[in-house]
Amino acid sequence: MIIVITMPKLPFKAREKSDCLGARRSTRREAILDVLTSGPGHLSAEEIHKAALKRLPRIGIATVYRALKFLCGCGKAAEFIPADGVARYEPAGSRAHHDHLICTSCGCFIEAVDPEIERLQVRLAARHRFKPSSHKLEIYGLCSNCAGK
Amino acid sequence: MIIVITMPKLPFKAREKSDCLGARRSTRREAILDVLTSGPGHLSAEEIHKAALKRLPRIGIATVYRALKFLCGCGKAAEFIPADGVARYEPAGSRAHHDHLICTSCGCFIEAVDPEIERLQVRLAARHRFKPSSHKLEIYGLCSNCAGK
DNA sequence: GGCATAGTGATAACGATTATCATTATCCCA
DNA sequence: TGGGATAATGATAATCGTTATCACTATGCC
Repeated sequence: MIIVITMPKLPFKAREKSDCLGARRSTRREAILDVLTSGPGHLSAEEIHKAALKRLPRIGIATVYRALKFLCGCGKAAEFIPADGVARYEPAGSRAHHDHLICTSCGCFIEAVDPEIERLQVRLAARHRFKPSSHKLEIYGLCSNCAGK
Repeated sequence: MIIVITMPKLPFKAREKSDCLGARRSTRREAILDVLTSGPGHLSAEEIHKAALKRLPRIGIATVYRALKFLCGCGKAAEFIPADGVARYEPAGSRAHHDHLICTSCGCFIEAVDPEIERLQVRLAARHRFKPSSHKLEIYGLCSNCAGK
């Protein structure tokens, strides 16, 4: 089964360094990780910045981007880029891999996983002699709330 | 089975109008569709512009974006946005839906489809009372060429 | 305590995409 | 068949998320 969410290579937006070696303690980074783990998930950098400002009123947007890169780089956060092209972040590591059901009406995200799909993806890759390292599955449509309207 | 590639709503980059009603004939649009259908697929707007310039030396990049929006809107082209956030385009309509295996080393794209995965996605959505309209599956890793190196 | 250097904030720069606007081309209809 | 309404176009400014730069600050090791 594939369990990585963060994309490894490729022109990859959020990547500062590959691990935490040599990193110093940083209250901003901790605050941002805290925002990630305590928040609703799937936050954009801007939303994370807004939330972080409540704890650290002087934190800058650049620091948020840097911290997100860093946290992705050392596996504490995961980035994913939906169809609108704006990166969103969620805590990773302790949390299991999941795919996303994205409501095109209200914009909400549902996390879901189907072990059989995961397994079939590996098979599909193998069929094309492709060595998978990560994947991304997004299903767009209407959530139960919006479908009822 | 889900067969739509283009995403319907959502802050969606390439969408000008939902159909071709009221559209006038346009040699640029035709040239761009021709670039799409005769090219290798998965081209970015810039690459499409470069190719179109060989046929129409004065065509502007804005026209390329407009034409792509238009072609996506009337189902003749499909847009997809990989992890680097840069939109890529391929001809649609006559071509069947497929997912993408994307090589993180050489950047090549492999088109693939697994009917069973398609089916399971519908099931997964249903399990969350979600009404799917389209989806996107991207598997990142190494193509057979790059894995051998 | 002091020094090397990682972290930070402000802000400029960047790149893909979109909007604007004046001009040109298309097509309908008298 | 030649206006006239308006869609299409090209040049370019604007936008927006993200990244780079740079001067300054904080951390942690000696």
